[in-house]
Amino acid sequence: MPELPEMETYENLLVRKISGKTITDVTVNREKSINTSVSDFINRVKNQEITAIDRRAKHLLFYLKSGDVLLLHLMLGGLMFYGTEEEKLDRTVQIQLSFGKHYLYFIGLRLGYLHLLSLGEVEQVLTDLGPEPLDEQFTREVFLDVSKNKRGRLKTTLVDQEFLSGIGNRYSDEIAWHAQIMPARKMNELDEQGMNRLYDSIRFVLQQAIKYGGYMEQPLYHGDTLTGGYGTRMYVYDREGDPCSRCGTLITKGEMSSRKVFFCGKCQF
DNA sequence: AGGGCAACCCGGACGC
DNA sequence: TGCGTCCGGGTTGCCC
Repeated sequence: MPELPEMETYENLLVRKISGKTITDVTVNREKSINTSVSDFINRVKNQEITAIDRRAKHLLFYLKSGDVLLLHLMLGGLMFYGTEEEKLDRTVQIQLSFGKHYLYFIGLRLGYLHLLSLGEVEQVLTDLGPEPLDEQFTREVFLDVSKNKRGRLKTTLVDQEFLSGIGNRYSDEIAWHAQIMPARKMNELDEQGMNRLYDSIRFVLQQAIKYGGYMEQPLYHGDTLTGGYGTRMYVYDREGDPCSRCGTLITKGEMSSRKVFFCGKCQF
């Protein structure tokens, strides 16, 4: 569920907490969440310093001093919490990393994972991802170019990680609403103005979401007031029956490619 | 190429 | 309280 802005928020907050710190202990309660044996995982992660943290699409990368990388994907329902044992949430923890008396808890990892990889392996795994929508190299010209041969629906295209990386079910709807385009519209039916609005909306919605800390409900740590601030600022997602804040028409819920889709039937075309 | 769909996975919400 | 049931949803792979 976490998308680009949620992972970006996590990254920015975690850098201040654990960057440069040493992982003093490791607990793996769910072996399926990792890609090696528990003993091997612990051997290679324990006592390693986290030298840097980076984000790519919906992934978070924890660089270890050894050269290994912990590659995190929260998939559906995954979340993190950082705090002491007393502050720990009443949730099942799949993996925890210790930093002295503080812990980084990985919660809700069902299909989500924390894989231990070499730099080369990480590159391999991430190789098919499309451009980062907020990268300065992702210019309007680049967007128009990669969209040129797209004949699919807008929503389907936006969530395609090979087209653009980091956008998921929620932000695709928010972007379509902001650009005033129907999620089911075919990309190649959009005129120049529509394409320009779409490019602007992709950047604007994601930037706003990052500014307000994304939509994760659970703060990352005790006293974290940033995380989740965008949750109340979403215009259409999970707002079926609410009035559209642009035209007052009630928001419609539908289904597309077996995923939920929300839109305003009047001011999106 | 795009659309549809099954499989993956299991905690937590919900119903009785 | 407790047990059973079902949902969610990003990603991959396969088929049409």
